[in-house]
Amino acid sequence: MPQMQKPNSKKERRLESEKLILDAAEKVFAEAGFGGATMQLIADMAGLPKANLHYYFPTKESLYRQVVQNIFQVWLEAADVFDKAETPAEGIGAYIDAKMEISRHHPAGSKVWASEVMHRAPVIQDYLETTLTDWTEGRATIIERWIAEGRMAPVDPHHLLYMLWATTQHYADFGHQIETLNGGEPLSDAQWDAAKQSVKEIILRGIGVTV
Amino acid sequence: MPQMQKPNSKKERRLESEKLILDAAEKVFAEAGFGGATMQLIADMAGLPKANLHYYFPTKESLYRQVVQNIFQVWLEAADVFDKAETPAEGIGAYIDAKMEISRHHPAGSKVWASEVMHRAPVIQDYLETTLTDWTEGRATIIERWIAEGRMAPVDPHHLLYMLWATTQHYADFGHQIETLNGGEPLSDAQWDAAKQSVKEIILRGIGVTV
DNA sequence: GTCTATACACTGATAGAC
DNA sequence: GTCTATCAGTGTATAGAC
Repeated sequence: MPQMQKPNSKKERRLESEKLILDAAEKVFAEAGFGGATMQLIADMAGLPKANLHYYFPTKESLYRQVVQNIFQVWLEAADVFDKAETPAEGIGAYIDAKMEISRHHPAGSKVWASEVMHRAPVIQDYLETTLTDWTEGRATIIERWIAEGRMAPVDPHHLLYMLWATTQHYADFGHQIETLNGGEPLSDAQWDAAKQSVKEIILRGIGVTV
Repeated sequence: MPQMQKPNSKKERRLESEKLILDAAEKVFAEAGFGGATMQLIADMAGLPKANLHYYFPTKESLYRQVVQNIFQVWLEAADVFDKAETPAEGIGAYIDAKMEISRHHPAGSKVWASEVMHRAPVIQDYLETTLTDWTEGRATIIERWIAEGRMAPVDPHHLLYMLWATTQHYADFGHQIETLNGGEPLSDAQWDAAKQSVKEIILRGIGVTV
């Protein structure tokens, strides 16, 4: 039964091609922005003819939308650590670690997200208003509980969350600037550890948590 | 002498038109990115025919370059407060205030800068390597002196600077997200004050400075 | 200096052979 | 499902009248 040596069903091949295209698209959208990206560039990077992209994703915008949604998913999953923790040191510390890991290993996604938000979220505004709003309020409640329990200083939960997002995502979105200021070299393993450590140290001490 | 009632010399008219174009360009580049911005959109926003833009700025890129350079200038001037201060509480506190003011009143500029850096600084890489590098090292030295004098906790100066940039610019670059999470309303005067206060409080406490 | 009209290149999207 | 060839629309930039 030669047709079973590799069970490449139609569905599997479709998912494979889609992933190839989505990975290439994420990189190109991150490097050039939505307007600067071209279907030709994405096709070249994926190693496919341009027409194939339109077979899997009818329009440039539909492809872009899928890229942004995938990033949002990764981003939300990193937030799980927040809920499982009992103390702010654990929860916020682990959240910083998780988000720094994403900034390091998934910088293109972070850039696409930043670009989308900077341009007033033309395609994911509904996500901001529903999923992100719900998530934010839920986490704000947890922070308020920690404050009420005397586990941390009474800071504004929203501004604390913005600071967590800003500092961690900065290492992805402004990675090129950081690399330039690092003598043109990407951060080494030790430097990434130092970055994580610095961010956690300043923020945790900043909210009155002993490190 | 009727021709002197308004001394609109050629040079003055040129500067006026240039400013009109540059202001419009900054907004459009911020909203749409370099690739998404069109000379037509900029011309419409400036209230001029498209050809006039090419009279003052030969290419789209030269116009963009000028916009980015202007932002960098504003950005550097805000940093003066850093040097005039004797203590970290003064210097860093005033720096945060200054940068938050820019984020509030000059958000388009911040977005253009962020976009330029995210796309690997195609037009201002030389600035990053010279002016920004020099500025950063100078400020890192000041921070190290403060640490040596026992005025603040021993944190990595570079990561502290990145945190200052990240947190303050976040209020401009991700202003739309913050507005959405604020029920769709822009931050009020009181909310901006609270934001400034929160950022200063957490960071200053985070570096071991009594507020 | 200012503006209209236009040249020329490129992009997203599709038709149609295989 | 995959690819080549092509179309219609849009963008930057310029020529040339005023």
